[in-house]
Amino acid sequence: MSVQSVQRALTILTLFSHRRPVLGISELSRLMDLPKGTVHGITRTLVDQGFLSQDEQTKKYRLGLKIHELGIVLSGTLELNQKSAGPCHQLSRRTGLLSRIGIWDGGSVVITLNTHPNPMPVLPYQVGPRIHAYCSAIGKAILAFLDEKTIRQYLDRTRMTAFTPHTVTVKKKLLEDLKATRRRGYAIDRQEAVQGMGCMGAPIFDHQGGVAGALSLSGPVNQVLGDQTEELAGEVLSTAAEISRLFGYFPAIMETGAS
Amino acid sequence: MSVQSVQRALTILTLFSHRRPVLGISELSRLMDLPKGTVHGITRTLVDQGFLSQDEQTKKYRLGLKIHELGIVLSGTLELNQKSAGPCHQLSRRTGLLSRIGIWDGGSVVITLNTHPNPMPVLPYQVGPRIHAYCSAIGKAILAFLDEKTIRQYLDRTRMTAFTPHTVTVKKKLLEDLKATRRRGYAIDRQEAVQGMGCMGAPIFDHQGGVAGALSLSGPVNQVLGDQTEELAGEVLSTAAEISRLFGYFPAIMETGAS
DNA sequence: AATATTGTCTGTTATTATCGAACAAATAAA
DNA sequence: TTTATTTGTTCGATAATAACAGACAATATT
Repeated sequence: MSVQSVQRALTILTLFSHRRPVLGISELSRLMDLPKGTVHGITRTLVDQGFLSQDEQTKKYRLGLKIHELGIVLSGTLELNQKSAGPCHQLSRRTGLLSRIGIWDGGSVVITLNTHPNPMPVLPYQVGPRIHAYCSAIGKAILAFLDEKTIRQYLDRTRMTAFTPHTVTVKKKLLEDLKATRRRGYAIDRQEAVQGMGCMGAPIFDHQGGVAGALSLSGPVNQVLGDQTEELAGEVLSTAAEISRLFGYFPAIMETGAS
Repeated sequence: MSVQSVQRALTILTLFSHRRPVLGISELSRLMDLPKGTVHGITRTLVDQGFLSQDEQTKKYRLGLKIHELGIVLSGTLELNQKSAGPCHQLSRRTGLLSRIGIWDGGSVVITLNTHPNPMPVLPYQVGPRIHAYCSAIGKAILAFLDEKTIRQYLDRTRMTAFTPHTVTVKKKLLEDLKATRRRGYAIDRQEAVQGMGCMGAPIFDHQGGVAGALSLSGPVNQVLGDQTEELAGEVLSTAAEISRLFGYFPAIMETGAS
């Protein structure tokens, strides 16, 4: 079935995180529950190919530049990113707010693109790659338009913890929120993830009408969800629709004549 | 020594490029010169762990989001990026030009950060991750301050091809350029990589005085290398020095008294 | 100075991944 | 449509391969 050593190698890579950027052999062998010799062989191969780099002095390991390269290849070839780049930028320029694109992947959201209204000293992605679906506009915008089975699965498997006093942690309330999201066409995040930050997010559909991802606009709460909420919502919705159109999605108008 | 299957798995990953974002099993087995069964086992493992994703319809493979995640972990934890982000941004805002940070890695340069003066519809990295050292300001800025042995190795192993009429393809001329770079403290790229684009780059040193990377400023030739060249050079040099200082590098003033 | 922990290496064993052929499904050609 | 080719996938036998444990020196800690 699955190749053991490769599996182990990949697991080793995923042990490196923002919180734990450098790891030594002993630490790895402890985490993996494998003999040092075994881990060393794999690690060596990863270093040889540039997926890990080893500090010459401390002998410890960190992620290698090859990963950086591949990451760029990926984000550059992501269809969603390619189609969203232009519209997303214009949106953030018109509104003066931060706009982002996220994609659904196995129970959470991965941010794949963000554009800044003002020049900022930013690393490619600011907030971190993976965010929770239940407390983000992007997440809720996607979730709301997934099939019911997937939503149920998500609710069953997710433990909702609060990040701010405003975070919704009750499943029933989330379901209501999703319903409201479907009704109005876009999702709202009222300081649910970050204190003081408000977001609105709209889904992006592919040519089959499936959810390809979502677009969000975020900034200070009073600025995003204040007087001009409706204007902004319109902007977000039309931009998302514009991107959906690039995917070949043209919502068919079913209602004809009557009423 | 090296674990074969892991090596193969990593090679498979690197076969995916901007030019070839999707690959099938047969294609892979041809490229790897391995039986389909073998490749399939490895590919499956890569998919299971999220390093590849498989299109449900075409059954073909592309890079998975796990790689995106790891790429972000890496660039976020790169010491050079962390230290450069602020100064780099301010530089690009003051000058209105694009500024980038690059790092030396096995004979070429990897761009790890770039900041835009104006909001632009950009993917995280615009120019592509790896660039040649001999025809870029960043590359020459780094190269010039590496030890002689490494420079010689680089020259021996590199075939210099021309990208524009201005590209230097003669090794002797490159050596002279590096000498001039050392003398003036920064490197110049006069449309050597891209027609119409000019760059200047200055090295960044770590606490031991080794080259940690380089900073570059680029834009239209006449704008970068025109009247205000000297001003800009000063900006670039002082910004690079500022970052070096964050690394704990304080160039000691050796000349005392006499002459 | 003494102890503990680190990363690395070696050879032997049997686990493990490779191989090649056969499979059905999908695509391309006739 | 039918034929032919290509696709991704499965399977089981063989032998090559990677795992293992212990020993090593070097570094870090006490």
